[in-house]
Amino acid sequence: MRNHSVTYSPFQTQDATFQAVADPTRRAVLDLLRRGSQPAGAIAQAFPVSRPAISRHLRLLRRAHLVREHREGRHRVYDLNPEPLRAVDSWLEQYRSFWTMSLNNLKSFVESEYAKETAQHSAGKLTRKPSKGDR
Amino acid sequence: MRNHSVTYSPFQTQDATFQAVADPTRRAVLDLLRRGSQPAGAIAQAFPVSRPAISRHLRLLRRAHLVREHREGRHRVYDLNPEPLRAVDSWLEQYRSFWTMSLNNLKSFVESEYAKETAQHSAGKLTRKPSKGDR
DNA sequence: ATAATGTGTAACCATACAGTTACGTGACAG
DNA sequence: CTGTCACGTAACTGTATGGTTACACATTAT
Repeated sequence: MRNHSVTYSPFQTQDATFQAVADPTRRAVLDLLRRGSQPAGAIAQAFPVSRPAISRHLRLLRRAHLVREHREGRHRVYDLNPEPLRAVDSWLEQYRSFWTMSLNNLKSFVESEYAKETAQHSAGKLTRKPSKGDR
Repeated sequence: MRNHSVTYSPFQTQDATFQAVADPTRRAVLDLLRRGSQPAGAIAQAFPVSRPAISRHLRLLRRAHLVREHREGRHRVYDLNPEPLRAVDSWLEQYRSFWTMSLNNLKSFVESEYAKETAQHSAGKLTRKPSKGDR
């Protein structure tokens, strides 16, 4: 658990990465660090939330190995480590082929599903709008 | 205090997608649907949690527009809609350049940062090793 | 009509999490 | 030594979330 060497086990890491990236503030922190390393205080000033809140976001990002921290005097400088994002990328990789399917294919697919559905209720009993549980 | 410097992109869909995908069970549901549409019951059987739990995951995925549902008799067939994942992909896009930087580039980059740092205080009081403040 | 099937929802519980304020601590300045 | 700065952390709060069981409802089967 306390292992902070280079070998992260891929399973735990993927979960941690997805979870870390799920929060919009943390994504924004990463986006900020993409422009260069910054001390914690400077990062916090960029956000409308309190400094301790950012500190905790940073801790989570640290544990997900998405940022690294080192001390410079009394500053704690954070820099980006995008490596774990590869896990997200590789997961996404499997879906890229789907959305490179042309929109026409997708459209005709949806329409055929719709036709299948409407074909079922010529008596008009099943005439519910499909987006009912959508809210 | 409440300085709002960084442009928060309040892209609703992006947030919803990231959040939906944050949960490993929901990712697994998507992975399952990648092989083809399935009714809710069949999806639930593939997981160790109860059927209502899956039903709620499906609702969340529905609201994130990552799956679509249509009725077939008394079945509710779910099929994958990977479109929203493009938002994740495009966010990730900005980071790809980082990990395609060779390790040598990264190393030299880090070292130049280090040099910049040490240049600031010729007294050399702050020579801390990085990667210590992990957890 | 009645039963069985497939599924979503409600109610409830435990836990996680984001945010806050208050405080502790190491590093520098005087 | 003392104060101040830059942090992290503790304690607390409200809310979201994931899980469970019990139930409602529509669709087929008998």
